[in-house]
Amino acid sequence: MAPASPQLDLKEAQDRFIAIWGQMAGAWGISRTMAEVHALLFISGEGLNTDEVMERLQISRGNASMSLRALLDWGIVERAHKRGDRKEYFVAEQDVWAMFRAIVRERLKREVDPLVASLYEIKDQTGARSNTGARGSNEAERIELEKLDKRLDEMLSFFKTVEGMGTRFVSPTGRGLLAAASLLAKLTDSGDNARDRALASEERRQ
Amino acid sequence: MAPASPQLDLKEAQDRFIAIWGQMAGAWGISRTMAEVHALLFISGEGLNTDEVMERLQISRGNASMSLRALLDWGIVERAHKRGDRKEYFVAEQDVWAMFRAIVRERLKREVDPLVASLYEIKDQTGARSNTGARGSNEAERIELEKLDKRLDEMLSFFKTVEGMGTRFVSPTGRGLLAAASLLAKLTDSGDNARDRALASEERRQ
DNA sequence: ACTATCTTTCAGAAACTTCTGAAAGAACAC
DNA sequence: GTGTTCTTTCAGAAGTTTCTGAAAGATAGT
Repeated sequence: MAPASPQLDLKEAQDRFIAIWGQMAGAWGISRTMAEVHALLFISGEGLNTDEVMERLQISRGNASMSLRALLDWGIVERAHKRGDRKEYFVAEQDVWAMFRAIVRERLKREVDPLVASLYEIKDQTGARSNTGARGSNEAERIELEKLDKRLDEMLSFFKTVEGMGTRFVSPTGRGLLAAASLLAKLTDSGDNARDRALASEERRQ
Repeated sequence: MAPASPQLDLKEAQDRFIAIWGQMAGAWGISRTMAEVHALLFISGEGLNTDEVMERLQISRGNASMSLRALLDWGIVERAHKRGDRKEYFVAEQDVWAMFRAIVRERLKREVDPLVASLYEIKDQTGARSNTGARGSNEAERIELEKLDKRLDEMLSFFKTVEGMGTRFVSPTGRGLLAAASLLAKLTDSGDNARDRALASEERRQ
């Protein structure tokens, strides 16, 4: 009578989810605990206060406080209040796509933007143009500098494309990403004129 | 006479690039040194051997060896040999888009695939169906289990879409990503019938 | 203004990751 | 088969990140 795959009760299932979400932390560029706190809020679907989070995940008050704050900064968790209760409650964004948009927005800001800025800076300070400046710029070095400049350009054009895509996906209207995803899926399917059909149906949805 | 933005010579410019690429390491889910080794190989554009890497980045032999191996595993660096030289040389993928495809491919495999598998597993073991099993499944718990099941479904559909997009981008033909990126840029531009023009020009390019 | 309740901060502790360098392991030449 | 050259491995050292818990800081009720 023992079932082939052991049945989990609610708490066990939630714990499993929290654990695997915690393992993904690295992928999102956040700490494990922060991901676990987010997972807990997401999967319970209701607002929890600091003590409930501490209790459920067995973490210290300081850790809970810092993790919750960081999640607020990322914009994927919001504060909430219950009347007649002075505690703060925290609620996770429930729409998975909205959550993903917030993450992309934040990572563009934190990672891609500074990178692009730095690449431009190097390009400026290298200047493959009429570079007959003070330093003994011999022929061999000039050629190498030009190659470097070319590589920087390729890199820049790549990241600017990424940033452009990202910004559109993340746009205030918010309809970009899901539509684009399914459109792309159809567009890149091989053969026939799937493209036309995909386009037409997308047009209609406007 | 001092220039407003100080000019960099080749080595200085490369070092700057290596440093900022190293800072991005976290974003790609690799260690700083590994990113620096990759940056060095990418920016010098030619094959370097272990000793050259050690010397240039001032790292130990063990570290160089391990980092190079990891880069090979990621598929963004290849082995090369020079005739009359027993040393191994390492060359970085020079096409930025190809490099990015390799990274996406690897991260899908390492992060998204296992996540999707785990989510399915939890769903299986929770089974919102005729769940009148051994455990005292009271009404309240059943309702909560159903909510959990719904959230898992949303998450799954999200990641399956991501994986679908990713797999297409990464496809053997390789033409997917750049085309899709520019197409999308046009498609999501506001107003008019940019969509038709984008589509037409993409069609032509086939 | 005092007290009770809740939140944030931060110095040091614990846990984890990355790096080193010496030793073992391959591959090749002779 | 021996010596030479290059590569990989791995135990412990160094460095980095994350966590704790107690103390300081807010906020609100009386």
